[in-house]
Amino acid sequence: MSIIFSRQCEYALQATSYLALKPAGKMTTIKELTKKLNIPYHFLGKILQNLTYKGLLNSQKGPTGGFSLGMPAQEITLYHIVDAIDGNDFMTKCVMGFPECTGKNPCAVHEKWGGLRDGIYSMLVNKNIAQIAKEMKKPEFRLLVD
Amino acid sequence: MSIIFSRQCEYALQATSYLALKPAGKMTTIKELTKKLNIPYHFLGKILQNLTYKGLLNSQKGPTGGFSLGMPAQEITLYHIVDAIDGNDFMTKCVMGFPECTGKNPCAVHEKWGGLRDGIYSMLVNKNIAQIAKEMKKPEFRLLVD
DNA sequence: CTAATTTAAGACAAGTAAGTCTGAATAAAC
DNA sequence: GTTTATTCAGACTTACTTGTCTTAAATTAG
Repeated sequence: MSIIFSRQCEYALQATSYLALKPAGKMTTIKELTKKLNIPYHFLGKILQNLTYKGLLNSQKGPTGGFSLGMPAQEITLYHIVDAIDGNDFMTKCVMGFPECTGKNPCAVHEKWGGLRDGIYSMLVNKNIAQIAKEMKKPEFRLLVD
Repeated sequence: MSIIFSRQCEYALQATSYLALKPAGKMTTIKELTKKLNIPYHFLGKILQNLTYKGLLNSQKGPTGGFSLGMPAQEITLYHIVDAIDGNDFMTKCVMGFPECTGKNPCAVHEKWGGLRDGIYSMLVNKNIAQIAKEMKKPEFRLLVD
């Protein structure tokens, strides 16, 4: 049972963050990503393909090929990734699953959840992967880059 | 793709809330719940069985049988239900899925997510299903109880 | 005791997410 | 042009979640 985001989405967040550690335009192979992040090879391939299709990444085939960020790391927020993979259902649906729950017909935790949900949203929107990468370089969080 | 809680868990929250609308000890059949809440009959049966096994509900077989709350509605919080069905993974796991992310080795959103997660936790713990039922009776949220 | 009604239990089916495998397309290097 | 390394694409498998069906067990009412 995954927590709030799908496994795919978690992998996507991790992989893009890792790419943000590299100089802009530098190509990184699936092999390297898969090894450093412990993500199944072909599964990650599909995820990156998807992100490439959505414009968040660039890809190049052949030797020296791989993936790089499709725009400056400062411009890619966590929300971009989450939205591309999982969509924004969590922003609109009732947390208790009541189909009849809306703003005009709110369930008992509608307001409370609304605040928390907005908090999650702003966390995702206000955090870009350049910041993430910077934090990842700190000795507190060791995810070795070669 | 369900939002934060599993479908089962959403059903459990809805069903227990509905039971809290009834006088304490009053038995309600799966048939009634399934009809009012639009939840698949046998699937709901299994969920209620599980909640009964965990002590949150009472059950009785035979005519006049059904389910009722296993303790006073004021004492059953949303967290009791969520924990019984989905467990508490969302309280402990990294939101980005980093296995190496811990308090000592925090990912870039560890702190921020920690605050939000605690907000969700306190929403769940501070809301009991008597309160939920009370809100559900308001005309704003119409879920007819004959 | 019998009939009717309900939960209990388990096998099964369908749907979705996760992961694997193989071969094609592309591009670099020699 | 051949070789090699890589992404691209699709079929396939596996695992998990959700939903269905059938029968057994329990309990009430007559």
